[in-house]
Amino acid sequence: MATSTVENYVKQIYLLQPQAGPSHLVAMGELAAALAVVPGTATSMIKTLAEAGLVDYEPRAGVRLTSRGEKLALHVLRRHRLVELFLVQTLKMDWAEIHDEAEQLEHVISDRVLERIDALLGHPTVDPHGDVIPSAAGSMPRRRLVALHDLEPGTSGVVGRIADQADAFLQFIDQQELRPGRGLEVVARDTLGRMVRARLDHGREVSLGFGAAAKIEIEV
Amino acid sequence: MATSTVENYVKQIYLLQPQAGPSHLVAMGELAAALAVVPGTATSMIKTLAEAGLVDYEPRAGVRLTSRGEKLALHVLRRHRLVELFLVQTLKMDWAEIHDEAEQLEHVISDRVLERIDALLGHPTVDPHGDVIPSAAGSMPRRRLVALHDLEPGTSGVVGRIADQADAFLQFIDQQELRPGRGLEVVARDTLGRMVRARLDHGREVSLGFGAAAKIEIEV
DNA sequence: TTCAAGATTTTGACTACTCAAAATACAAAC
DNA sequence: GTTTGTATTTTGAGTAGTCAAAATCTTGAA
Ligand SMILES: [Mn+2]
Ligand SMILES: [Mn+2]
Ligand SMILES: [Mn+2]
Ligand SMILES: [Mn+2]
Repeated sequence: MATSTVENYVKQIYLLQPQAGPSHLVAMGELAAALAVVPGTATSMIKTLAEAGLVDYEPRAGVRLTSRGEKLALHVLRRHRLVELFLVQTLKMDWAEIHDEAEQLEHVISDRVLERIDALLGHPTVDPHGDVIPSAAGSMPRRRLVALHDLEPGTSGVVGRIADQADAFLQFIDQQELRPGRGLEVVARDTLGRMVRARLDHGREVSLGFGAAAKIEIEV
Repeated sequence: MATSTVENYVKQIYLLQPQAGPSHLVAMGELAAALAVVPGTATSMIKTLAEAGLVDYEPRAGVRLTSRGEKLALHVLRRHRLVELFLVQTLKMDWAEIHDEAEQLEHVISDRVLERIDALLGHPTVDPHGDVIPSAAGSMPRRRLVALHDLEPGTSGVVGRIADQADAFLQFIDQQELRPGRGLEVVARDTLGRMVRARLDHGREVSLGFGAAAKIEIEV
């Protein structure tokens, strides 16, 4: 069985490899920084993962997941995201505090427990941040989302995903009532002033600079 | 923060030290067997725990928890038992499969999550096996339970705890509808034949040999 | 009192991470 | 075509657990 460390490494490589494009290599420095270890640690650990057939390692170039590695990464991601949703939905936890909890729980949730949680939540497809939950089979449907600052006035849609998941930004989104699922219509867009204004589905209006709006992805 | 290993050791020492009586020492061999490690491993690990102030170690005699060690043990036990109840109650899992799940989960449940689960379950006092759940403050009320085979005919009570928690026995208890909470009245007791007969609160009657009845503890 | 059996501890070795610091490779600038 | 800066790898060392097997108690019989 894969240790927590191994699971964290493959999950992180998966998250760092760009969504589109042909299988691109993840640089060791980038991986080490994301996992908060020194580069030498990442190098030695990656050799172990390559040995185990979870990654392809090209010295001085980077790593890429093998199909076995990607399968494991998606399984960990499924556990992580279902747990996050469970914590918010069932245990009514604050959405800023769930990530760290899920970071630990993702390694000890058995398949039996996982499928129970999935059933309890009604087989959800996205987590509280709007990230897609991989299916038990390991497939992950791609969604068409557009950044809020790219929407023309008059366009309406639903908040689909919050791209910046730092505590402070999540707290801000909560304040502004812009959590995934919220419907909205863009009422103004000022490219020179670099800001957008949107009317939410319960009437309230919010103004955001392009910097913030870029991190809010909309399902049109 | 204590590692899973440390938590398992202190919890196991707690469970092995006899409920009543003055602080008795737990033998290394007994501890090693319960934790499924070789005796030498237990010895070296216990030295580490003694170093950390969690146990008092008397070479060639045994170990005893310090008050800090007991506090940690009770905290782990609270997590274990609340998780077990949660798995049965909320996730509708089979009570024979919950122990191993709880064995892992008990090490990664934060206090925040734990208190949420506690609230969701309505601040329960016993787990699915009838074991008392320590309070958040670390107190554990003692219950007065009598083994079923010691009850005189005519006595009635409620199943309080199943002392033998091996899978097979739990399955049997389930079959016989004798889970904790079930009311019953002893209708016959044969000391020579070494068996008892009880009428359950929904009418059904069951006969048990003293060997099995001894493992079913009743709240009179 | 002596001794053998059983329990316990010690020793030496191994796995899985991890870091600090030195060595090396690469690529871009001069 | 060097030089220099940055990323990466290597080396050496340490922590936490674990086992196999040898050494060492302790104790109850003989
Ligand atoms: Mn994790
Ligand atoms: Mn998420
Ligand atoms: Mn455990
Ligand atoms: Mn239990």
